[in-house]
Amino acid sequence: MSDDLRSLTDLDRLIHEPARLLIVTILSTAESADFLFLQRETGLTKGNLSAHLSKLEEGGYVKIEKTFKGKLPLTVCKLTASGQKAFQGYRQQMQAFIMQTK
Amino acid sequence: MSDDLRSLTDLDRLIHEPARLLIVTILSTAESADFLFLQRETGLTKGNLSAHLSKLEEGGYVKIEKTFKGKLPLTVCKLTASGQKAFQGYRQQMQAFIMQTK
DNA sequence: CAAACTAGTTTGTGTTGCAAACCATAAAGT
DNA sequence: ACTTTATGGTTTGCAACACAAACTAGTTTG
Repeated sequence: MSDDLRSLTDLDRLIHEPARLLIVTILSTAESADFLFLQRETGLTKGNLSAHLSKLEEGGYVKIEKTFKGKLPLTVCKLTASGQKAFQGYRQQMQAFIMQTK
Repeated sequence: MSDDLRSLTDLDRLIHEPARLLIVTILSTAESADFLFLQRETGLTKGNLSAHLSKLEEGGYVKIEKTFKGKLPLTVCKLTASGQKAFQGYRQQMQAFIMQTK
């Protein structure tokens, strides 16, 4: 079997998880996004979104900055360089998979 | 945001799991494959392969037939119609994702 | 007949994804 | 003033999962 296919087993799980793939995809086009924006766009619960963002942050894929908008908390997220690279890598791996199957 | 992207969150987890995606991909081209062949091709441990095949069987994506080759057990697996359909659906969803991102 | 091999399955464990409950602050109602 | 209600999240509890190691049942080899 082709190595491209076998490489499926080492897909980056941090990105492969659908909820995070969605988050990262949005961030890849948005330059930066706040928590509530991400929640609306993804449809995730706050709890889930918070947990996934924390994982992405731990992995170094997302930078999270907590500030205030007026008097309310504001959490702003953006993809790091490493996050962008990981996303592109994932995308390419998936593209290879698509092209090798039928 | 586009519905195609948001639909990432309802990717079929049974197929999305990399080890199973690999198994299903192999089965989608192989008509039928025995346990040891799958193990060689996927590089999974026996335990893992066994567990993933059981899940695919429970989900109705794979039919498993246990027979003998001479005196040794022989486990033959094949994708069901439902499994093929699920695989195609997954592939199309991923293709849509690839095409919508950059 | 004992050791080693074959073809798997079951068990144990740490990790995860998810929703529900919670928390701190701020605005609104009475 | 003071008690709800809303805002913007985080923490907790739990079932499900992925994985490797241990086990099982039968077979061949020495």
